[in-house]
Amino acid sequence: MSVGHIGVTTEPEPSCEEDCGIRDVQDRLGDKWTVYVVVELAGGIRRFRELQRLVPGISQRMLTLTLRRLERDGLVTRTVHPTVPPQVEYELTRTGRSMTGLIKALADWSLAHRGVIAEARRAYDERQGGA
Amino acid sequence: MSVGHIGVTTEPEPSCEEDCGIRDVQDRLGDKWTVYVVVELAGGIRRFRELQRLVPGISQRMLTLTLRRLERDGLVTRTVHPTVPPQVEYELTRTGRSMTGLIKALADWSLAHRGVIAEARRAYDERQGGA
DNA sequence: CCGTATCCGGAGCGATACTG
DNA sequence: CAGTATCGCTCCGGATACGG
Repeated sequence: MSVGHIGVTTEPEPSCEEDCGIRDVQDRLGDKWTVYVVVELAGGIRRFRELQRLVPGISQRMLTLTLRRLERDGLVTRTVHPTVPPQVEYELTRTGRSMTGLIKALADWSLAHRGVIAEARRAYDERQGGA
Repeated sequence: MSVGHIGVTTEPEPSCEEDCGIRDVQDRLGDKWTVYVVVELAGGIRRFRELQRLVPGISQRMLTLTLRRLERDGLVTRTVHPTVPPQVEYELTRTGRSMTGLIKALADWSLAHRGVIAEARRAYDERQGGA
């Protein structure tokens, strides 16, 4: 298969009640780089190399994987210009752009509460490690 | 240490630009059970056993881990009643309750777009597998 | 420039057995 | 009832090397 594999594990997962289908989105949001890549793509069309510079620690492999998964979910379009050297452009689809709102909400909440969370952790860890 | 370990990997992670601290929240939202547990806790105070029944496939181990991490982040409180048999109650904190809004947004977006996403995937997979 | 193939360590999670 | 301890597997993700 391509790129190792793309993460198409055939999940049985027959439960799912009022929530359901959340898992799909959760999977994207959960993996390490998607959010950062989408944030950069929110700024407009980006090339592969460009993205790799914009997202600090990401490896070539993970950038490819992340983009492929986004493409598969219809969140990003991939346009190959048959030039030499090759040039590939990535752009958020309409659905992809609508997801940036969600990510914004995520970021806002994180920023608003990260002080409290950090303090809570510190306190918790002290209780554990100290005693 | 308790429960295997709680997931306190000392990350170097020196990057972080306009985003930053998102990782914390992303970690919670990313793991398999947190969202479902929080959804149930949004309904009010719940006991351990009760949660395990309410969240279909979760194992005792994963429920414990999930609750401990939430407790560490100051999102839930754990109250032990020294009765026999023991009785432990979990409840969302103020911060925890504010996170339910975020999860709601996540769920709404998922529901609103899962048709499109499913179709995109189907198309993508067909292009790959078919050709 | 834009990938893909491969190897590999470690985290996440499930199953199971045992304790207060 | 509410955990904890241990084992084992799977998959994610980093490093590296190679191809069009």
